[in-house]
Amino acid sequence: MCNILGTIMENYQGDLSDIIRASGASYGSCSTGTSSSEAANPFSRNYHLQFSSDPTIFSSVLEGFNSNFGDPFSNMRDPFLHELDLPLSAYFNSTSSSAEIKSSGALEEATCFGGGVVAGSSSSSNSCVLAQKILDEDDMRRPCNSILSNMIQISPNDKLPISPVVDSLSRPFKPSGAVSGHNMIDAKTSSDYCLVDNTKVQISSPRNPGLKRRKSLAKKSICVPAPAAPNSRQSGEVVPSDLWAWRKYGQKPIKGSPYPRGYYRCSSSKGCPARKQVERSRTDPNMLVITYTSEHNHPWPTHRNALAGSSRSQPSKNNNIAASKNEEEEEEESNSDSNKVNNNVFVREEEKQLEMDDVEFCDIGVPYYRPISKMNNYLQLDQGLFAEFGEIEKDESVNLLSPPQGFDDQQRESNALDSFHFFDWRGDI
DNA sequence: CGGATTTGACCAGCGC
DNA sequence: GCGCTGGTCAAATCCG
Repeated sequence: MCNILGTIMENYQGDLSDIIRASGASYGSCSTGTSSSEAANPFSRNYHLQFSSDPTIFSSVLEGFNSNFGDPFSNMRDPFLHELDLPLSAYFNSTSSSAEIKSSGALEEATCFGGGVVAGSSSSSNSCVLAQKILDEDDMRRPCNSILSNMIQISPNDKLPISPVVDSLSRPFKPSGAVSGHNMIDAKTSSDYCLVDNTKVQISSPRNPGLKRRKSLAKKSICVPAPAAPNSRQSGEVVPSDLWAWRKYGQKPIKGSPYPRGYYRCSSSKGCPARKQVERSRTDPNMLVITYTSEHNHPWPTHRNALAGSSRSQPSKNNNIAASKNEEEEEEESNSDSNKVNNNVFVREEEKQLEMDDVEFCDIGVPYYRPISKMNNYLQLDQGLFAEFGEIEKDESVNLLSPPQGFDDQQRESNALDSFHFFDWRGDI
């Protein structure tokens, strides 16, 4: 597993941020089929990145895959690599979907990509990573050596492992090494399927392709497990925490969805154009779709609550994830079995126009979320993987963690050193 | 009291 | 042009 990432990162030459698209699938492995369509579109790649852990944490983590939109990872040297030095056993999976192909500009609808699954995990971890990536035209011009694509290339097997996350609930997920996405899905069914616990799940195709509103702002969206309902006053969603402070400025019912969409703007800095929208997936209420619009025009706050921007949408008192540290520690001490924790987050970026219908990317309909609030869960993860990350990160060619605009070296370093802040481990999210 | 949330009103883009 | 819908504004309200 470690080697997988190493290879991936090593060869990665593109900017992951420009294509990572979040996608959601729920629990477990969503693998996708590639097969014939991939052959037709050799440059197409679709990845799911899924972290199994606290959604509030991983939303941030996953956002980090975006170099813009103020995502933590993008703004710093890899916190996982240097700061956390976290071991992570991950489950990498590729998935296919055509839903966002159009906006990528490189693919045609219904093409499929993805191609593999790399699964790995220590017995103690349930971390699960699924990354979805759709290469854009630039990618096609680049050596197609993205991190994730390489991951995917590593696996030669044809079998989809049992959904690691789900399965891990009952037993440790043993790394199967690598599993190819090929043939995971019946090629005849075309591309848009995922396997979830051996259940084939169709991934939706794009809808409402003509829908365009306002100007074509770049958007990125992620799917995260929806945290438990919060306090009484709050009618909106419990938005998984990320590094930034968000202030809700509106909420609207969305046609076709029983769930309202919340509108948030960055409150970390005045004049910051960053926005995000949060809504539940229409087909999987357990998933939240968070769409980021515009970029932050400032570095992330060194101290998350400096501007008191932490919204009430993530009240620590109600956030089971942000439970008191002591409580967590105690629990951790008493039970170090991280297998009980499983959370998945899916990331999707849309470079141009996000069609919210694409939310269905997230829909796999398998229970996936268990509250976890343990930093230690990371620490218990496979060390090898992160060790690899560490090595990878040194590679200047890797753009994944490139700092955002306006970041100087000092700032970057500072954030790196402070990278843990966005996890808000103390629970004051 | 400062800041966040709620919520109805208003505005703008799009399709018919 | 009109209606629909999504996005934003801002006053009222709530909360720490």
